[in-house]
Amino acid sequence: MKCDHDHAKDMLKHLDGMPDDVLLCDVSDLFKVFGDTTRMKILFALYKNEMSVNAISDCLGMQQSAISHQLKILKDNNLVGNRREGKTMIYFLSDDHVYQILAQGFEHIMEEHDL
Amino acid sequence: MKCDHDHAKDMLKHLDGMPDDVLLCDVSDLFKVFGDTTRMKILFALYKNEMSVNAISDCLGMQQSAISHQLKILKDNNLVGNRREGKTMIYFLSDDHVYQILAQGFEHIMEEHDL
DNA sequence: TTAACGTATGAGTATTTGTTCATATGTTTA
DNA sequence: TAAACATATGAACAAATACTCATACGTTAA
Repeated sequence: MKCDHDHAKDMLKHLDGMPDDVLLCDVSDLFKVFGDTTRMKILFALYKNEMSVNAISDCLGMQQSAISHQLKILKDNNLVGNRREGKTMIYFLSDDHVYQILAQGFEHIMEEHDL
Repeated sequence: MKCDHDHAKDMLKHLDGMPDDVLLCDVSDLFKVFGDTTRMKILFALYKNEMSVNAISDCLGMQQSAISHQLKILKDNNLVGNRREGKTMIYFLSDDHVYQILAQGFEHIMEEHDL
């Protein structure tokens, strides 16, 4: 079983100098997706259960349209997937990285608060 | 030695339901900091060596003022630290989480590109 | 103290971004 | 097919953001 802690350091060590602009841009775009409270709430809502768009709207107390717009962004970045069930669309977290990126964000914040 | 992979999952499991708004906002604010190409470049510049503000400006080919503004944001979020050496300020990465968050962002992007 | 250097910061501006509103698309039921 | 339901999407607007310019602050050397 792989340990991501070491893996993380390995991967950065292998980068020689500055990564190229396209890669940097892709990576910062990915983090930008996590950098919004609404999208963060959606990810957490989906963490426990997959949900329909309306269910998410109700859960967050926001308009369906706003949620749909944000779900598109999450999907374009491969952070959520969806499938149709009759009239409704079910969304779910798509990737293990979502958990790990979120968790490390939380750890950093927790440490800040404990200081 | 702790394995962050498991740790990450543990930490999310312990969150019961939706984290409170303040925490969610703090976390998304943290990711927002990573969600900018200039700040990402600064972090990479500092990855290999600590550097002065002017050195970073030269390295990225950007104005000193722009870099200073971004360094302030990075420092306010405890991602970099600094110390004075005579007239110059030396900036450095301050936290192990920086490496890990960056690395996981890269992993996610790499996987996307390999598909 | 004054001048020079390195950095920080406030104001102004252009761009990006998240939401709402209206409406289009797609699916099921009558 | 028409109506009802669920979701997606484009336009418009307000708020946030990143850069530039000008200038202030802090340190060192003359």
